[in-house]
Amino acid sequence: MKLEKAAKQLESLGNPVRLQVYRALVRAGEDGLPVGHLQDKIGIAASTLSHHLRSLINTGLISQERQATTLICRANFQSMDQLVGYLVNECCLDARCKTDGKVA
Amino acid sequence: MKLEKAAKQLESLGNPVRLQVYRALVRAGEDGLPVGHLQDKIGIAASTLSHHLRSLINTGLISQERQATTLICRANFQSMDQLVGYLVNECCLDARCKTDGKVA
DNA sequence: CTTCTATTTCGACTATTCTTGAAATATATT
DNA sequence: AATATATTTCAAGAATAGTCGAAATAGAAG
Repeated sequence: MKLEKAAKQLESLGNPVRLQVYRALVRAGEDGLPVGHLQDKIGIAASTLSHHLRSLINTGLISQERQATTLICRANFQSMDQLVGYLVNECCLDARCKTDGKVA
Repeated sequence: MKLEKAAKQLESLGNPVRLQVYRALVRAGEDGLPVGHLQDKIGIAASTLSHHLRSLINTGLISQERQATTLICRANFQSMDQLVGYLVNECCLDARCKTDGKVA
């Protein structure tokens, strides 16, 4: 993963609203959650949420699928894997990073 | 780790300059690097670098120690561990999220 | 084809971040 | 004390992000 891409994804996760959204989606697993459900949960204007969702979509961290009038959001687990991989491998490569094991 | 703190650290890492700085410091290991060396490496105004360093310091990702007129910067490996831990545990990295009701 | 629900886009505003040169501070050396 | 080096703080402008309500769009159902 390139540094620029990692930075964009980190920036995207680095907002409390978006991190909350992302966490809810990761925890929801493969089923995902409808936008409306996220809005109820977080309690912000629909347009604001939509704006944050676009940020997460643009960086590839989540995706949306339409089911009738409802948009289902899902975390993209692969991109999270790659991001954590970047932090652990690319950044901790030469150092004694005690995060157990996962060096690819 | 609280969500707010994780978000602040992610935001701090989510800027290309700061991620570059952080990566350089992690790779430099326990010895760290002087501010001036980082400036040469990255090529921005000293005041700009100082501003970014403060962000990384404020979020606990790096620290500084004075050696005569020089300030040595070091990555705080423990805080990186905690942050990756948050992403992995709290947000459930390895998919197959065990949705054990702790959603909030 | 009208209406209903769900969500996005638009427009406008405020707040925050990024950037830099100049001035200030800290420490060492003469 | 005067000078030199390393770095920060200050001040100010430009750029970007966050917020919201209103209007627009997409699809389903009457």
